[in-house]
Amino acid sequence: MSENGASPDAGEAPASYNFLQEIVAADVAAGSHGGRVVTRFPPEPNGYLHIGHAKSIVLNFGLAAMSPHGHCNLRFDDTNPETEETEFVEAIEDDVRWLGYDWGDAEYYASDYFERLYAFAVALVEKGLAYVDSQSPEDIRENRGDFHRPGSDSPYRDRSVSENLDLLARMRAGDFDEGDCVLRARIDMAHPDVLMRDPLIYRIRKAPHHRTGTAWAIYPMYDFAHPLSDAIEGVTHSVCTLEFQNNRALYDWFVANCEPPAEPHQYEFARLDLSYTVLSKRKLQQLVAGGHVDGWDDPRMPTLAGLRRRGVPPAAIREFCETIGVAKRDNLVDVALLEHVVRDHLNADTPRMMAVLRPLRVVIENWDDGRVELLRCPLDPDDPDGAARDVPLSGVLYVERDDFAADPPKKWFRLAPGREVRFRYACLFTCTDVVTDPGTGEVVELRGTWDPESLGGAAPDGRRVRGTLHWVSAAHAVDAEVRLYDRLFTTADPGAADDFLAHLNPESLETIHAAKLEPALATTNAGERVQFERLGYFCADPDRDRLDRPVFNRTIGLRDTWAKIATKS
RNA sequence: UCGGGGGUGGUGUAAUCGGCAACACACGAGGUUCUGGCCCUCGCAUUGGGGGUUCGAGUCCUCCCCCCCGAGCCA
Repeated sequence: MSENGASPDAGEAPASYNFLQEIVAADVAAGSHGGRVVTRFPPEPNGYLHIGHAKSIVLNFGLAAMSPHGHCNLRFDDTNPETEETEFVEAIEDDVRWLGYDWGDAEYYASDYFERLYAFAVALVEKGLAYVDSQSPEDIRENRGDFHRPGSDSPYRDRSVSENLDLLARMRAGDFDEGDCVLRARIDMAHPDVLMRDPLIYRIRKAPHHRTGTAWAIYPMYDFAHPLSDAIEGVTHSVCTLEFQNNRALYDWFVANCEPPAEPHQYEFARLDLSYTVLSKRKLQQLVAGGHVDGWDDPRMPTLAGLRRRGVPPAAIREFCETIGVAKRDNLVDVALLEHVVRDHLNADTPRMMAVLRPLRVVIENWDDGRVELLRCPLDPDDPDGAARDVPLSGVLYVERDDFAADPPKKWFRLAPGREVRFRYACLFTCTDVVTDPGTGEVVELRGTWDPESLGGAAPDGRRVRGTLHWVSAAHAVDAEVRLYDRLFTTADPGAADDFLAHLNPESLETIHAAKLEPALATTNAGERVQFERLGYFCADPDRDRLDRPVFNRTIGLRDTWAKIATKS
């Protein structure tokens, strides 16, 4: 990590700059702001961070890293005491750190600036640029006009400076009730941009604040607090999402008229939208509150906490954010891209082991009674002489039910009556008998013979065996719970639907209670990642302590070409 | 309808004085293989529409169309 705490992946030269990198590069080259770049990531502590926030984090820390002495601040935008909680600031800190970023000492809170912000407001009043409005909320709305009609001046718009000063002081002192009055900027009630029609600066809130407690009875509005907080921190490039474009004129107005110590500028980019999920804080909140998921860190959630528990490596999220780019047009990124990047990272450095999810018993009839072979199996098949673990092989195994077909389709390479397959790293086996339950007709056991010449898995005569199956020795198997996750929604853009909850995928979670693991998997710690060969990537869940048995979450399945072939025919 | 901002393949980005539309994902075809994984090869868009300038336009001009954001004492 560099001194400015930015960009853990710095090093690779980007093929091309995005439009914000262009701007920053030009500013650095021109020596603007003394060649310094200061950005900030400004979450409101009223919910958990999701992958859309990751895009912003990667962007902001990355831009700061373009200058040798650049820095990205973490600033909590906590100006609304009614929705913000300490629990969320802690979760946000954890998530940013986990993602791989270090903001150093630069952890700030808008609430730390309340006194200075108040002073800016007083100065505005003294300049005749702000006034206390005593209209009711309804009248304020009514008199704001609309897109076609200009607003009309408040009857209180021309109060004297001294009266405004007095009223503002009394607002702060708590002399008024919520809704009695507000402080407003005196701009232009006929402005074509409705946000400029005398916007609110302060409103009265009697709710306790998570940091300032009951010290304040008034709280600054975002449009006032944000640009001035940026200025106080010396932020040079204030990067936000597109919906704030409308607010930029106001941002500039406050910077120009409050004369803060620095002159930050706001730039907007398109927020991330991801297919088959929702990324709005409100909707995520609904999923949690409605019990549709198991909490903010449910592995199906697009939250950073959820992705972490799912087993997604932070480096994969960073790479995903770099890959999707930054632009100004609305977008809906295919979740398949995220899945690809995740697989790519996992494939590179995840050990391989074997587990059987839906066990089917296999008896090797010509196996010597009681014989157990300890097979040395590599953790990385591309490095057969590298790290390995011992896997016991005996005469009774479990294989995947899906790997047997009584009546195999075309191109079937797996088990079927009379077919020979390879048990990975173990031996060649031919199925000779199928035992079925006389009552249900269900296949309960396979019987057959192995080729003793093939111990280790190689064909003694070089004969071709197309199918290689994973397996677990029945006597040595460890029982485990395995959770298979799928997309949370069945439609690509659930957020656009009238009722997004109607598109929830009823099969987004399948719990397998009695999966069979090879012994080496018994002792994995929470957070450890492993590939179950031929199945996918899994991550040990902390629930193992509570359930007193291994619990694995499927991060993502392997690409399954056979499933496609099978679907087509 | 007023103000602000956008339209390049199925998806997301790129094309830095106007000079062969590039990369990744997805999809399709094939190869390789002790994971039907990984890997390799090949295929897949004339840039929202019409006019104009130019030897040459995704890039410039012009008219039109479509999409997003804005009327919280939320951020």
